[in-house]
Order: sequence, then C-alpha cells, then structure tokens
Amino acid sequence: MSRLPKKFFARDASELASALIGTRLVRRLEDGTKLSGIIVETEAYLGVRDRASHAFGGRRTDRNEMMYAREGTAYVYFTYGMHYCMNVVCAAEGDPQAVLLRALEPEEGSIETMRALRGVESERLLCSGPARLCEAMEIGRGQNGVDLVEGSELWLESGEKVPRRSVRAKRVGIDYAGGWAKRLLRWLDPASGHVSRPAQGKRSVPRTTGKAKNRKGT
DNA sequence: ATGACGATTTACT
DNA sequence: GTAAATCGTCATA
Repeated sequence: MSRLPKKFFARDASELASALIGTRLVRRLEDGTKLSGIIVETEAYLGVRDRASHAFGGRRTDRNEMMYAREGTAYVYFTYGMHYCMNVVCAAEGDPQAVLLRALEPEEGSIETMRALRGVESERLLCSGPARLCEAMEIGRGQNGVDLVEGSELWLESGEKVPRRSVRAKRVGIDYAGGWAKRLLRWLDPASGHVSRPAQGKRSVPRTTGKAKNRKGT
C-alpha cells in the first residue's frame, strides 16, 4: 500500500483525526519483524488554544518539544509512571497540533508477536487503548521524534478499499480541561470491536425498560 | 528540593 | 463501580 505523504499531515488535528480512521500504522522492529494495524480510534489535540493539550497556552518543555516539529513527526510521551502514548504531529511546523492514536485492529501476521509483547492472549486487548497499542508495537521513548514520512521504523499507509465509518465522541481522561472536555474531538469506528471504549450517549441496542418514554424530535 | 499529578491499565469489590 | 500501580514531568520555592 502507499505511504501517507507529508502533505497528508498538513492540516488541523480535527481533520487529520477523522482522516486517519481506516489507515494503517506500520512498525518495523530492529530484527526486521513487521507489525501493523488499522487505526480505529483517534483524538485531536488542537494546540495552544486547547486546554487538554500538552501545548496549551504555548507551553514548550523537554517532554512536548516534538509537538512543535514538522508535520508527520511522531510525538511519544511517557505517562502514569509506566505507559507510552503515540501522537501524529500535524498542521505546520511550530503549530503544536497532534492526533493521539487510541486503538488499532491488529492485522494478520502481527498478532502473535503482539501477544508476546503485551503478555496477554485476548486479541481484543492487544491494541484497544493508547498505551496498549504502544506496548503491542514496541513504541516507546526511542520512537519519539521519528519521521513518519521518510523513516523506516514507523510509518502510516493508506487504508483499506472500503472506507470506514466513524462517529465522534468526547475525549477520554481529560476532565480537567473545563469546556474543552465536552468537545467531540474523538473519532472511532462504531463497528470495530477493537476500540478502547464505545461512544457515549449511543446505545447500539436500545434498552427495554417496560415504561413508555417521552420522545423528542422524530 | 519538593509536592502534586497524569491524553492509562489492571485487578478487584 | 473503585483503587492500586508507579515515576517522569512540571510548577513552585
């Protein structure tokens, strides 16, 4: 498949987060092992104006420095004393926007290696979370700042023939962000069984209560 | 130097 | 549903 070019990343995080659903993340380990998965969940972090962003207010530190790098760079950070999360830097160099990769559907040929890296058997639990997918693809400190456009250890490819559907939801784990916590800046494929958690406010199967309900709208 | 916290995951009640 | 795990990072001093 074809690698996503630099131009693909030259847009706002909200656009890229949507566009990345259904694309493929590929990792080549040092021993040559190739791992891949289809992206089924993302979150947009809009940079200096976004209270939930590591770059809110123009904050620039050793940790978030890569958010200011050119589009198509990986921003990998360490959190909770034990986990890594991976972002795709976008927009333009100096504008610290990024898209957090939250879940993948592992592809055939990758699963056994991922099981070994994760230490779990369940396929569903391999890549269904931002830290899980990093562990499953051996993404860590060494991948912070890698060039996803030209590099050979980590990159993105155009996705499947049939486009994926995606729905929007609130971002996870950012309740401290005030009004920004309510914005629908998370995208996920509602049909995938590999997301970190389903979209809120929508039941795939309406619950039966036995009571009649008032109905709004149609 | 110190204290508080986190874009999470896991196990447990 | 709640809580523990576990420590680098950041703001304050």
